[in-house]
Amino acid sequence: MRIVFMGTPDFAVPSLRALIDQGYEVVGVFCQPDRPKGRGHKLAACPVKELAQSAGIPVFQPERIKREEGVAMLKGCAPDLCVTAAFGQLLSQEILDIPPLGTINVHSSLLPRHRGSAPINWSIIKGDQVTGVTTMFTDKGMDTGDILLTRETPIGQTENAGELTDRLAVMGAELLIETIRALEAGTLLRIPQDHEAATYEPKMDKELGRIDWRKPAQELDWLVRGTTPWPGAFTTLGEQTIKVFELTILDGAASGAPGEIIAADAKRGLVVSCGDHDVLLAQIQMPGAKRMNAKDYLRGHTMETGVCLGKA
RNA sequence: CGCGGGAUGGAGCAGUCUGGCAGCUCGUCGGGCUCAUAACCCGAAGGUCGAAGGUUCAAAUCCUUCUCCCGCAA
Repeated sequence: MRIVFMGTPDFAVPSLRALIDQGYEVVGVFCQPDRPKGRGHKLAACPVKELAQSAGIPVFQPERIKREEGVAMLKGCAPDLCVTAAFGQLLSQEILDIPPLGTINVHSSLLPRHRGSAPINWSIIKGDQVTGVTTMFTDKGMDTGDILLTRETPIGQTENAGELTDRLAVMGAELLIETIRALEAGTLLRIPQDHEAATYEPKMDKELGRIDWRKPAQELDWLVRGTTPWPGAFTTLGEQTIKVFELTILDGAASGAPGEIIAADAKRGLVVSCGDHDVLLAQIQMPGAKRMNAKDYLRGHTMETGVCLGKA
């Protein structure tokens, strides 16, 4: 069976690796074009491209796969089946019609919940207790195709989006192999999605990480974990932007106004009031500096208490 | 040539502009105080100041070159 794989970031890597390791015939890999990245603006290959190259698989990077050029590339691969995982481009009906067995997508949520490009972030931000991975036949809509298999997993109390991504990537790869085996065995069932129950959220945006200190501590914790490591939650102190990567909810009621710095020293750490509690900003990043424990930061810097974060 | 910051005891920083005893906060170790403590007091250890070369009576500091790290942006 000739398989074409489409994916770009780290999340897609375990799935491609699984296909290769299981001996499937991956005849081509599609990913986003190299983008200027990192210091110095050097072009950098995406994780999927690196794996494909090291495995000796031809790599295709059309700017838009829907265009003539991309369609021709895919036809040239003559795939029986396409597999997608966080590819980053929408597929047209013309593309979907090329592989006779269809196109299977690995999605990192329990569909129909959290359609869209950032399901892992949103599942945490929304405070879900459980998430998972879903395999589905891709159709023309945004994550609207028939569900094939799902696997659930609880979201850890302190787990952030990066950590959850790593876990789901592995689960997704396993589920993908299961799905393809079932396809080969002819035992695969298609379950139409309950479109009434669907939720859709937009892709991650920096502004989304702005902390509103009037909100309850639990919601802030979800926001911080759901946006870590990217795009990151942040607040402001005067002109400065402070990124927050880890936040701990303290017992007791808020002891100050929303956003007020209650304590800022190496002993107690950085304590701030929000809507209903005080919270400890355990891991922060100041402008130009690296990410570090707030206590470490406060060993070498002083920060005034009593002032409010998040005020322009 | 995208823009910018940095490298100083174990951690986080000041000192560099204007050359002149290696400092601060914390940690560690020892001692004291206390019913007790992440509290407080006293004391100690611990640094080729990223590397090489140069200028100078004298370099963390000034001049070259190099290595490594990080932020923005994507």
